[in-house]
Amino acid sequence: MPKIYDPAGTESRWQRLWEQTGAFHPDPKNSGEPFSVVIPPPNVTGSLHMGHAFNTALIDTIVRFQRLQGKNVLCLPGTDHASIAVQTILEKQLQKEGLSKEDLGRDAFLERAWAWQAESGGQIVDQLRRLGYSVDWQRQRFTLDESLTKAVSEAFVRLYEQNLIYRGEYLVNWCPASGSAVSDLEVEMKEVDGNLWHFRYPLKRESDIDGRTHLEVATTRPETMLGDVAVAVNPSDERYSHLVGQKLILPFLGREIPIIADEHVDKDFGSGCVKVTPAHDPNDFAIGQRHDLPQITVMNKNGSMNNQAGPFEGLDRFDARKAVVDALDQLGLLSKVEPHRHSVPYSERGKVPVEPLLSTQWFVSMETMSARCRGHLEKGEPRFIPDRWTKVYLDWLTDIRDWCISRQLWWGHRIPAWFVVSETNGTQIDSTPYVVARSEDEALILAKKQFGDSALIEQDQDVLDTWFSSGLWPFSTLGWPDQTHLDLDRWYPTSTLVTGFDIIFFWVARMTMMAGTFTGRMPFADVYIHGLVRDEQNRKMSKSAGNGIDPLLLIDTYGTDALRFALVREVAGAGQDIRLDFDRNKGTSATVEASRNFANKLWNATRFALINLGDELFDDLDENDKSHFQLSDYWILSKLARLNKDVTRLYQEYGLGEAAKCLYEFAWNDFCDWYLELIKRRLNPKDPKSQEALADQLIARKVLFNVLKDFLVMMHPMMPHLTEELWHALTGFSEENLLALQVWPELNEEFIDKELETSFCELFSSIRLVRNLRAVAGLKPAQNAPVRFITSKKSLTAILQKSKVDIQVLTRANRLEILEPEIATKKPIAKAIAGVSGELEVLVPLEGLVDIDALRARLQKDISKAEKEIIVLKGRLANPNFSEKAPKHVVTECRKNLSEFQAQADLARKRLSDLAS
RNA sequence: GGGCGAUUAGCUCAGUGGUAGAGCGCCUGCCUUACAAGCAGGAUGUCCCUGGUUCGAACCCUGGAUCGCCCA
Repeated sequence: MPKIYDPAGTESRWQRLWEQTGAFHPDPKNSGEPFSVVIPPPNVTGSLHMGHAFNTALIDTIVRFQRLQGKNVLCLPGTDHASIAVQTILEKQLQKEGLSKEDLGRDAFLERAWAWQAESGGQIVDQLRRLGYSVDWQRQRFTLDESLTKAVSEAFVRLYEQNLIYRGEYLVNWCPASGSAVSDLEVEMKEVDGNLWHFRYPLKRESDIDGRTHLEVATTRPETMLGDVAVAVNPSDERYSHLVGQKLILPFLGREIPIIADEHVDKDFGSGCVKVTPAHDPNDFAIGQRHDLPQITVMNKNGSMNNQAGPFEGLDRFDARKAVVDALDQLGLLSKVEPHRHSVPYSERGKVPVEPLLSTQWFVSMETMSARCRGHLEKGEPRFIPDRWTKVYLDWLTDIRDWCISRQLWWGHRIPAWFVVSETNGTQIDSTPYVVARSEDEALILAKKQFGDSALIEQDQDVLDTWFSSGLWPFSTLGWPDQTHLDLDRWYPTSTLVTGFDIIFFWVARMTMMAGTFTGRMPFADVYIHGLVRDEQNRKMSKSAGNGIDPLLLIDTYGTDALRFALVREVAGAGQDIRLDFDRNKGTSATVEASRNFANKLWNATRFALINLGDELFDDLDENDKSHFQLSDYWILSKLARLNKDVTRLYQEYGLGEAAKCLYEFAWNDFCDWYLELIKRRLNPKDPKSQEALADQLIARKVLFNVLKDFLVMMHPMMPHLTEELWHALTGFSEENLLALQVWPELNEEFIDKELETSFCELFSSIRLVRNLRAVAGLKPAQNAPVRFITSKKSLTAILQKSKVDIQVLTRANRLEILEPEIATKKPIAKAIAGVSGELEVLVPLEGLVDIDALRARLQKDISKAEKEIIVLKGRLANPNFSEKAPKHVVTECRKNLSEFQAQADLARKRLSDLAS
């Protein structure tokens, strides 16, 4: 084994072997409690970013843990087809060739789309492989697969039959860039600097009672005034209440529009008068509904003004804005322009302001579905971790609007609705009747039944929102609508969903609503919500900002396991965003580097074990071994059992960050720093002929082997490649006998020994104290020196006595005395450096030159440290309330500590005065 | 406007009503036959501010500040 772990070759080799051997391809008929997870399907257009790496690290840790627990685990991967994103890419390609998608035609366009998908769509999948994802690649799904497409039309038809899907004319978010409607969720509010334009609408009456001739309105979007159908005021606004019911004349168009009263008007904003444009603003749309106002659309779908815009027809919406303002100014109707910062809705995909536009679209009615989910939530289904996301989810379900699912795109699931075009002269218009069916044949039959044998049908041109198919993901991937599918039967509902909070609404809620409707159950028991990975400046990583940190770069530099461990370790406060440090000039990350070092530590610990164990294999520890254990064996087994207990619980409770820290601490501090050091002399006995020494060597080897073996299993979920490699090196098992498929080590709770652990803590502090004194005295590490421990504490004396040889080895003590204070006084040491810790006094006698100043400083430090504590503790005990009200054990503890510190200070003072004499 | 989260060592972050922690960085000394990606030792804190509850608050409660996110 080389001295340094090289992840690259190891990782790819195991990734290949895991896949080749079908290690993660479970049979639904296998025994074992089912455990299933579907991964959040990444976009086919995507390339691996840190969010995927983070999400994967968490899911795979959980999934691998459950597999080691003996469950029948399915982790199902896949990708989603990303309608708008793919279409945008393709249209850009076409543009370069001077073509439009209409030039190509739908079929040819889709052919190109599939070609693109075949070539580039798999990129993200290969990248996910590099994370060591233990998913079943044989069950990989794509939302446009035949079976999933079937699920989509089935779902659509059923929803339609339940009156949960309807077609209607509503104000939708129109994205002029992609030429499609988008859902509310795909709109992002952005603060922008704009203007608030104030202008006047003339009153129809020549003059008013109060001499008023105009009303002033304010708007951020002057061009929409062409679609105004009213001006609204607050009913309690005394400035205008007498004008309600009067008419205004809309400039340019001469349309008479009423002054109406509506509660939602803010009296204090602007003049208190609001122009009402129902066809171009969601709030105005609502006002329009309440007051039964007409809806006048003044724009085309490409964002230009239409024939309702009078003189402004044909202008682009932003040019029209300028033109309207100029024209109003010329008419003397522009009263004020003030800079105004406000929110503008942007299309997430198109990156342009969306246009609220009245159009006919398909909607899913949300109320019934969301109500069902709220019902499940009352029963705790699903359970959110951390819990605070429950409320976020519930609030959204409570205040939900219908979901616009049609997209004016070609790439995606075409809506399974057919227009009976024979009813409207062969064309599709809004009033054309339609039928909804699972197939064209079925649709034709339906159409003929309703409209006669001469009925001609044409399928709706539009496709469905990508999230519609994603909403079916947990069951469509398992075979639904085939209710008898073995996978569905075995693994649905799934166990846990792991995802970022940013898609609770987009995805989680849509899955629960769809699942509730089609399966009657929530699609997962737990939803583990994690935060986002932020860059070194705490900014959200995004493509547009170009601040992403490439996981593949970090993998190349440090290895997959190091990256995974770093990400998991940082997640301790679950649900919190994590910040990954990164040096952009060097391409390095200190956090990931620390994990890489940890991996190397494990590598070398195993290397050490192999050097000492050779190729020999050892049985599990049995009763017989116990009588031969040394204290340190019992101690490491206690620590190991505790680790097993804690880590099992933490893995189960999604305390992955904490689990990572426990594993790290055990491996580095307990196992490497102490246990391995303690057994070195036993592994290499001075007298290789002594039967006793050989027996002890055997025990040390056996414990070493078993502890390391068990640890590797527990470590495996987080660092799968390294542990798999080390497992095989250690056990010599064949490549088929995978660590990934082992059983979790048995918990030997009887080994947990709190007292022993405390004793070892004291032993370690004693050793540290000696080392510290040696360092203060300036002793060379290789130089031997005698050591004297003085204590009256029985338990401490016991552990020190039993560990005498170990202490000598670890402190380079050529002579070690452990004395009671009385005896020590009778055998004073003239020149020594001394230190005190707890109830232990340590002397390192020094012949020859002693640095008296260093000694004195050391003792002074001990004294002042103890005195500080004494003051605090005395003060506390002096308070009568404390001894009365505080729990007894706390008071006892406090007294004990006080006397310890006092003894400590006394000892140090005595030493100091000895020094002076 | 409503809601949520964060604020602890130089940096990144854990943390629990009872003596403030880790990793990295820093200082000192070590190539000790697993590991210099290492070993040993060391230094470092108004636990954001303010009241309150409590014998005792970094932790619980009130109010506030700053930063960030979500929704309208």
